[in-house]
Amino acid sequence: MTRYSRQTRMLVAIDCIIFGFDGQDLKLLVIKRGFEPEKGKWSLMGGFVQPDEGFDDAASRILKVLTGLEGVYMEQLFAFGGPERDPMERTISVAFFALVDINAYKQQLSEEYRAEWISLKKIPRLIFDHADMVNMAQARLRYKAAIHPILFELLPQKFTIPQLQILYEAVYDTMFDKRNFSRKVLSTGLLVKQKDKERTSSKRGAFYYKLDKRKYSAKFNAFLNFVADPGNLK
Amino acid sequence: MTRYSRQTRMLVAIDCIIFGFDGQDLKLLVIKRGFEPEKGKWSLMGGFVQPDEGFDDAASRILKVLTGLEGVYMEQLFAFGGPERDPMERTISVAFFALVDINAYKQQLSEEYRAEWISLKKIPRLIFDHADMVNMAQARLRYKAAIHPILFELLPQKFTIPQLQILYEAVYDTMFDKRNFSRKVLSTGLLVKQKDKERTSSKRGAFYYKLDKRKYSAKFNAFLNFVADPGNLK
DNA sequence: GCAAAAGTGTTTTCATTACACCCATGC
DNA sequence: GCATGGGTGTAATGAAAACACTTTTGC
Repeated sequence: MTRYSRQTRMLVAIDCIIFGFDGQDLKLLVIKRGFEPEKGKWSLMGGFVQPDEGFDDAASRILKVLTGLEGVYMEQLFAFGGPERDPMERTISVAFFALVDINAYKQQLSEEYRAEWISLKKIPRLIFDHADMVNMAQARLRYKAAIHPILFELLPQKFTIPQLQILYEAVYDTMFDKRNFSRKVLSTGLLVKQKDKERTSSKRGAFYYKLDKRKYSAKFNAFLNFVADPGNLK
Repeated sequence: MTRYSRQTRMLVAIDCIIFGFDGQDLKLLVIKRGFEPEKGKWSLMGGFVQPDEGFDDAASRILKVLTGLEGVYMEQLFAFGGPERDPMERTISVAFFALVDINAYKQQLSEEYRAEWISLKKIPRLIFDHADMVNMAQARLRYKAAIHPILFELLPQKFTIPQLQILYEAVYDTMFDKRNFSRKVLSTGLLVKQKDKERTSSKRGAFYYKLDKRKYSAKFNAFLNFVADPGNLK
């Protein structure tokens, strides 16, 4: 077979919007870009799609290179293709967003990439259209978490209900009534109470919970209305 | 500036999943592919992204070539990038789905592309991964229409509540109680009752409604819970 | 004993569901 | 006058929201 004639071929990149939660705030993992153009500027972690790779493969590879993590929650966010988005050469980018347990991210912040977790509240200027990507990822996270139980992906295996509530409050930048909140999350049946308690953040201690993995898989795509009134999202 | 060295460039295509509604069933607009490979097989309408075009531009251009329509509801669905998806040459495809008023689609089905509206219930074999695209688009449509008032895009400017109900029933392949259905859609405040009636489908006639465009724009991204229990979607 | 966070219960309000009859018209 | 589809009301149920006090324990 021949090739399609007279058509322009383009570079295809992946960029990863990697979210973490440090117990208080939502964080974004960014790097200092290591090559021109825009070398030394803050950037999302990314790379080019290789000839034998699909997008998911490429995104997983890139995430692993940066964090050492595998099997992390990741989904395709959007394909960005403005003709001028990379001044060097026409490059399209398929953006993925990932949710990682920031605690499992042991590998110290790679010297090679100069990666850092920065708070979503104070994001520095990012190269190209990466700020658009981050904004869209944040909107998608809010949208999706209102309906599906994805925020657990940001927590360690064992977590407390107050921790979970702080996470939801960080994502929606609002406060929830703790009685209604705990009733709601427990009513999903997704949580299994543990015998031990977390004791660093209070004297009394808060019981740990784990996800019921069976139910979690089963309900992952159900409409759970996790957040009753998330406001005007898109 | 130079170019990025040692990276593979790829063809970038757009494919359009175009939905219509004929008053009874959901339809998909497909064409007979006009070039090799797979010439003469059923295919989605598509084309290559040009050097000076963004994805939205390209998708609009392609939709216009096929249907003559502009200003149609269209959103990016997903980027498909499996390394083997086009046997001829590595080609990635950014899929869009569009909702068109099938009645506004006057231009007779283009001879050049041999386009046809086919029922979603009996889709023929499509080339490449186009069936995956259609399935994903249908899932997205159900997902989104459960929460946002997008199905109006499939109807003419003036429509009746029974027509609207048939549309929702087609999308979700289920039946709704007409009293609850009409109360629910009217409670959104999005509909403006007209003075005239549609008289072809019943003797008594059903009042026409139009969208309140102001409120429609304002509420487009709100969570409306248009369909209370859409079941297990993804 | 007191400060700090965890945990729990009740009432009200609102949305959703289930369900049945009358209306207008063409034939 | 009857068949066809259009249009409406009500009662019961379930989910969400508002709201305050008791418990535990380290200091």
